[in-house]
Amino acid sequence: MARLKSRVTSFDVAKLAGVSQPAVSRAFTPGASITKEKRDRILAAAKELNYVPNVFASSLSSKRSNMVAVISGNLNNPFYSETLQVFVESIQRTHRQVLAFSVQDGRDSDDVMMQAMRYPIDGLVVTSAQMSSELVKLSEGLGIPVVMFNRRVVGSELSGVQCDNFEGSAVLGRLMAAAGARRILIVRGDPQGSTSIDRVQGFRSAVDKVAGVEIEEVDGESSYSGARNAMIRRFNGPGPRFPDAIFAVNDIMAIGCADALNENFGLKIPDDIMLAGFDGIREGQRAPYSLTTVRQPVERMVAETLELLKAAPEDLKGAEAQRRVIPGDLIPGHTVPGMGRWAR
Amino acid sequence: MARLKSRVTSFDVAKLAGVSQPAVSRAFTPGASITKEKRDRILAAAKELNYVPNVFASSLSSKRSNMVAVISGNLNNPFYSETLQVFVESIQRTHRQVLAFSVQDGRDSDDVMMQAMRYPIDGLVVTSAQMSSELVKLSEGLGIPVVMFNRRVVGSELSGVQCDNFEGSAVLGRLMAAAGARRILIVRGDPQGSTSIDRVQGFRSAVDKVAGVEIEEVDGESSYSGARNAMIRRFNGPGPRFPDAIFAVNDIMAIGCADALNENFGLKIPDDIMLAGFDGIREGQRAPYSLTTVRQPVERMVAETLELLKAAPEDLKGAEAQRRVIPGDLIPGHTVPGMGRWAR
DNA sequence: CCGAGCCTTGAATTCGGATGCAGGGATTGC
DNA sequence: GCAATCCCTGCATCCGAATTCAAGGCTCGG
Repeated sequence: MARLKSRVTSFDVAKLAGVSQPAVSRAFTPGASITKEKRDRILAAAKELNYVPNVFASSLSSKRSNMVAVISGNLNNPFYSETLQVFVESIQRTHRQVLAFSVQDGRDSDDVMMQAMRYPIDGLVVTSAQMSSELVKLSEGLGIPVVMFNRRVVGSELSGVQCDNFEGSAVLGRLMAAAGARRILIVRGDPQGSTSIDRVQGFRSAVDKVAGVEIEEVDGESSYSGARNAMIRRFNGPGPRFPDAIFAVNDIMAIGCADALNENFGLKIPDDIMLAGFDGIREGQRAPYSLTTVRQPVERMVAETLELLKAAPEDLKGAEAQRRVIPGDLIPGHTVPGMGRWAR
Repeated sequence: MARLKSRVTSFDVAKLAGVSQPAVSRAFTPGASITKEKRDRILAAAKELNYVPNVFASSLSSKRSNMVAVISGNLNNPFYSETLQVFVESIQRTHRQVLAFSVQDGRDSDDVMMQAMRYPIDGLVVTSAQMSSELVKLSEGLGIPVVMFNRRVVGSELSGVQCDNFEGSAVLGRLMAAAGARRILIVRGDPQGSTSIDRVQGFRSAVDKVAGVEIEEVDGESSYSGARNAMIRRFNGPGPRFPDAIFAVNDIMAIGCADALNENFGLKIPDDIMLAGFDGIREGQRAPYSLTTVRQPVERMVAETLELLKAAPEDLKGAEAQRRVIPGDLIPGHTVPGMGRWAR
């Protein structure tokens, strides 16, 4: 473990500038009462000594940290990296810092969250994983506001922002059914994750009503390669009845499916088989895929998340947890034929 | 600004457990001298009170922060998000935390770095942007080790880890020339960035020797859309002499080129025009592209970066800055014909 | 049975700024 | 011209845990 060299302190600056230590503190505090002349002198001295206020020390006494922890899923899923980018930009813009953590989808994450809570953070955003009720209690005890991002919240204590996964998937289901899909393969993500569950249910709710529809589910492990391999296993199988439509519960899996179908089985999308995803990642919109999907309005979701984080910690106990469900945007794409007409 | 609720402190725990505050501190310090019995009692009390040690306070007195700041480029470039993922995983594995920052390629980043330096971080990794000499001085003064990742370092003070951009690009240049490329279009990234500069120079150094080669450069703005638009402008232009090969200095731009060429101009790669990129991002390796490129060995580069960070801060002044240049791996792909034979 | 040595323990102090408070100077009002 | 007011300023203290140090309890050897 690195041991930090002792830094230049506000006392050093104070001595050089011929003032007291509190004066230095005030010089760096916008709006503090200090004359411009003295402030300038102090800032000059600070610059000369390469003085930088120590955030840890100031947080300690001011009880303000300006750090937000973001627990994110694997950044190799572009949805998470796009989301993290938006979080980092937004948080940076308000002069706060991001403490970043990553957990694998569905992996045990209590450990990571414990790490995060040791910091006097202004808030905790969880974009992946669930929180155990123990951790929820802990966060309350510490007065750290938590917002679940893109996760349905189980208990009643936590706030959350999510896309309307159920309805978005239902739209896709209707679309595919109307386009003639009858043997549909659903590619699941994390079987425990609420996102995958909701999307599967939403989709099924729409197509279940349609006569003659058969549904089959496989596990795509939430990843490109997982979905790709699932396709290879499925289409190499003996089954005479191959699906005529695939719904992958996220775009990165849909892309994995598309590549496998094209490359390994020479299937054309949407002529031989139709395909839809969910998320609206950039990659899926590009020319080779032009994926039919539902876009999660990430910018808006992030903005609302940060809004919820502002819930004053002292009110935490009493405050009702807030849930915001934001509708997704259907992106027609080209992977389901005859798009647009049947949506809704 | 959130004002943190006053937390349960080690004193509270001490009182409940009937011990002194230092005892609580010791109970949470592995290897501290305390009897197992007493430690257990303290941990039980801590759990009962939902006590979590305050990292800021402990960092302040121990002068150890266990935080590493990572300044990353725009995460919408998969190279940066893949890299950040590796950094986060590696750093988390050693029980340290990542303070994440993002800056746009080529954007002014001094401000962001100043933010980072206010934390008593164990180290600073810069994967994007340059550091002004002023900041270098500051980091030295603060005793914060800095490692430039994938950036050529200008002065002599900073350590850095980078891929051999020059030689990697030269390999690609030779390859393309040998495959018959004569009118080559280079798609630049950030014109100020050392990465782009080195790659362009490396590539030119290889093809300049070949008789009859013409080279043209355009700006791709380091992004998918920048490169895509550059293609559209170029190929919509009146020029009768269109290039027969394109070298994009990074993969995300190569992908942008590929999409534009295919979709907007119906050009087949590599039959009508050949294409190469640099970085080796996952996306480029997938079926629709199968991009010929040079892969940056990110895992290894990250490992070496973290190694360099360990350079004891107190030695910083005296220590020689270290440079590590790591060869990239040629990935043959399918976007340059007749691959493999001419490499090297 | 006594002293050397080791481990545990708590009191006091430290880390580096922020802040409550009271004193002093300058400004304003009458 | 004098008092009331306001604004700076520095002193003392606080934030919460880590660490130094000296004292006390124990073990072990002779």
